[in-house]
Formats: sequence, structure tokens, C-alpha cells
Amino acid sequence: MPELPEVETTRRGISPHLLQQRIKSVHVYDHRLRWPVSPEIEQLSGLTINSIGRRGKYLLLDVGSGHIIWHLGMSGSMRIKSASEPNFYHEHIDMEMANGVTLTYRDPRRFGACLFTADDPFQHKLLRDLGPEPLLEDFNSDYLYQVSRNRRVPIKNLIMNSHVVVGVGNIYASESLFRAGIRPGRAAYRLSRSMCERLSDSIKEILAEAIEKGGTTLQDFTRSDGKPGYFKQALQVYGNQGDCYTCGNPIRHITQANRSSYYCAVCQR
DNA sequence: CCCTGAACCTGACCGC
DNA sequence: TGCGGTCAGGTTCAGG
Repeated sequence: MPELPEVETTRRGISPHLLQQRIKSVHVYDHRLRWPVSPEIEQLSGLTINSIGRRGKYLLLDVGSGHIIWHLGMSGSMRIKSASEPNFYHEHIDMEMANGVTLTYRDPRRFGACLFTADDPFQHKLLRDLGPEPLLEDFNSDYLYQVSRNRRVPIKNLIMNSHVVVGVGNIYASESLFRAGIRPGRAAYRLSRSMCERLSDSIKEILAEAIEKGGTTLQDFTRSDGKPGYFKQALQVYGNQGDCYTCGNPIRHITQANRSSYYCAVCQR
């Protein structure tokens, strides 16, 4: 479900309700996520949430004595509910705050993760080797050009590799490549300098626009306030079973690394 | 080091 | 209605 824009939308949605608030209690109804939910998570009562950051698709909650590292996996979502609201199916974690609101984590497929670390979260095994943030300066055309030399993988696989750049998932990889005019199957080392420039620019633009619109709602992604994201209307190729909106030729659908890719063979080379 | 494919889960949808 | 097959927004891990 969530790529970087959806995670960032979630972060912005929950932050006003949680920042500088004291944790009253945490209930874990099902520990069986990608890895078992850290036992410390249920011992956080009395601590205050100092900040909520994001690294790639990971949310980082600073609770003073350490950090919660939270990943939404494929089907995870968060919502804020009031004290009286009941729990729905697949809502595995409740974090009840002293101000009367509860943060609820729902994750039908349970590919998400909720871990606690007392150490520097950026040195955690899951975060340590991540590539640059796509919206920051250190991800740029020079970087993309350098990192793509000697790589024979299709460019789409490369930009979806979190060790290369974080946050670019299956939807936005296809969309960015369309805007850059590059076929997803092109071998990474065969990108010219100008292609790298177009692609790094496109990734930044697409992600920023998606954040602005509150992410993409396909099936089950809803924002923390329950509203959908509105980037779906802006998608050009992902999920497009018809023709290219730009040139009218059919959109092609292929499988790469077991993931769906969509592209226009005329607009993209 | 690079790359591929399997694995982890549940649910929605489609064709029969 | 029901059943089986396919697919789904992510990421790690084993193995070639």
C-alpha cells in the first residue's frame, strides 16, 4: 500500500494529535507482524512523543528513552480514533494517549513492522544501509548516474532498490519513468547523463505532487482522518489498461522482478 | 558484489 | 453461491 507519499501523509496526519502528548497505554492485540512486535512497545506508558520523523518508508517516533521504528508494509494504515470507538478487524495495535485520542494500526496482511530501539535508530539494521532521501539534495542526477554505472538491472528495479534511493515504490517508479520518457526495462547502465537528470527530476516532482494530494488511494489506503488520497486521478500509466493519455497508443503491461510495470512504448525509450 | 526468486500474509476479484 | 487461480502499494533473505 504505502509508498513514500502515503507514509508522509500518514506522518502529517497523526502528528498534530500525538506530538508532546503522554502515552497512557499501548495494547498489542496481535504481535505477528513481519517480525514480532517488540515487547518494549507495551511498556511505554508515561512517556511522551517528542517527535515523529520519517526515513524512507519508516516512521520514527521519539519517545525519549528510544524510538519506535514503524513500517506499514503492503497493507498497513494508521488512524486516529476517539476513546469510544470500537476496534475493527485487523487493528493490531492501539496506542492510547493522555489527551483522549488513540492511534490505531491496522494491517490485514501483517507485512508491517513495529520495533523499539533504545539506540540511534539510524544505526538500526533496517535503516543503516538505506540510500538517500529522494526529495533531498543528495539525490540528484550525478548520484543517479554514478550509481547506475555497471548495473545491468532494469532501471525500474534500480530506483525501487532502497539501498539506491528510498521511498520509490511500484506506482511511483512507473509514473516517474513515464514522465522522464524512459522505458522501465532499459538497463540502468544504459541511461545517459541527460536521462539521469530527467529521471531524478521526475522522481522528485512526482513524489512531491503525490504528497501534496495526500497520496494515492487504490483499495485500502486511507489517510489518518479517513479520507482518501487524491493522487490516483493524476496517475498516467500505473494501472492504465487503455491508451496513453499523451499519444493515444496502448499502454503496455509487463512483469519485472515479479512486479507490474506499465509504460508507453512510444513516449518512453 | 550483483542479481533473481521465494517467502511472509490476507483479501478482492474474475471466470467457471 | 462457491471454488480455485491470480493479483496486490514492501522488503528481507538465501542462493547462484
